[in-house]
Amino acid sequence: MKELTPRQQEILDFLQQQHQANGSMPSCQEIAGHFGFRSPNAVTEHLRLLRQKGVILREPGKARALRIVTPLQKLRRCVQDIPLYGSIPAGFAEAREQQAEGCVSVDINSVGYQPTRNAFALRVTGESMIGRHILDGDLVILEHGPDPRNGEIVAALIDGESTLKTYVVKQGKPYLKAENPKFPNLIPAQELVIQGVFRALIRPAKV
Amino acid sequence: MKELTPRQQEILDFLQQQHQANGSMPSCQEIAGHFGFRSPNAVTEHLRLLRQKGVILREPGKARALRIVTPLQKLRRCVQDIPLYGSIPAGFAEAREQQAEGCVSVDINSVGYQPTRNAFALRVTGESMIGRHILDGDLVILEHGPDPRNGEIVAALIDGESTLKTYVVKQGKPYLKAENPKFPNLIPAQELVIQGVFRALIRPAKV
DNA sequence: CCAAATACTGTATGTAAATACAGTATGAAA
DNA sequence: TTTCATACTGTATTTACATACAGTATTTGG
Repeated sequence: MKELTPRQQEILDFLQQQHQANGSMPSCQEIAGHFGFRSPNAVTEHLRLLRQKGVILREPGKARALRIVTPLQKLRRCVQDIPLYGSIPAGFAEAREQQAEGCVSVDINSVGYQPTRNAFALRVTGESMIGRHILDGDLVILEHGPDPRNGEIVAALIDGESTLKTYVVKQGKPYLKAENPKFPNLIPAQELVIQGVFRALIRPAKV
Repeated sequence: MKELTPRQQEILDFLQQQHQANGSMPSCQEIAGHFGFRSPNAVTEHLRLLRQKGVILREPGKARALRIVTPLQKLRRCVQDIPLYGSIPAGFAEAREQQAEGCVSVDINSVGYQPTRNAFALRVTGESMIGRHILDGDLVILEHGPDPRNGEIVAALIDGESTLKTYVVKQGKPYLKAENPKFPNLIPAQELVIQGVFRALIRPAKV
């Protein structure tokens, strides 16, 4: 790939910024308007050169049909948005999307699996799962729905709060186990609502 | 927000999938083509209803100028692409973007800080940092450039491989310490290249 | 049972947008 | 000095696209 001229870099930056802001690419006329060109041809020429240098893709004849190709975006997979809850008090279905506190956006490649529509994220408070290397402040991504297997980490509703525990089956009976000697152990899982099964974790930077 | 009909959900899903795949929204005709409509009017009608229900935004008259409005996307911040390397043998600047093995895409909200252009990701192999709760298979996000502070986790080039260690200063001298009793401890940091300072972590799902 | 909303067909139209053709000015390379 | 690529102006043309109008089944709610 050859180097871009300063002007070409300006055009490319504008394309990228507009796509971020509006979700779609600007038309040739809009680009011309932004840079004060009186002729749409100036844009056509620039886009031709950008295409020639391999930094954008075009579908000829189509409106707003250009894509920026960066080395990273070639590798980039689909980015999924997962709702982040503070806690999930009661039913799961109702809570979905309404009262999400935030949003965790990760590509399925990094996170190692394809989140379903039942995926959600929780922020961990406390050190109760330190034995499984989950720390205070971590974001955990969970799947709502599937039955947990022995030894998997689950989020359960305990005293109105979503709490992470290990799901263990002992003599045929399911229990929830905290992975920290300071915490109470082995709560019978029958009367508890399992909200989700642990899938992945994000540990944000310390501030 | 009112409920969407099944057909409307299909249309919305198609819009979302196409935008993910192509970076731009399909035109009315393309939507009609996909669903086998013989009239572009069917699409116009659907888009009108989707707009009315508040799930998409439109700019009238403009080609492909529709945006999906989900509660999650309102919360979503900027998604950043961070190059993923297997290891970084020598110079950092040269390696950038060329030989990236993959790409980690996270929003800066989830990851807790704003990655710079010098951010990169490594996949952890081995259990040498288990004392700091970093496991085999984890993705770590690092910043290249800043001087590490005492106790911070760094990636250093040891025997041609990037290895995670804790950076400790003992009696004015910097050392690198493995957080696992099985591993050799306290390597003098002078002759080693510090490639990056730990910022965040992603633990993918086990397969 | 009727009214209203959904889910379309079919044709037509205005315009937004890409493109084509003909030029001009400027700086770098040869 | 010529040549070539960049960086544009100006006008014209074609087509991709959104939209408007007229009409028909099917479903849903009161």
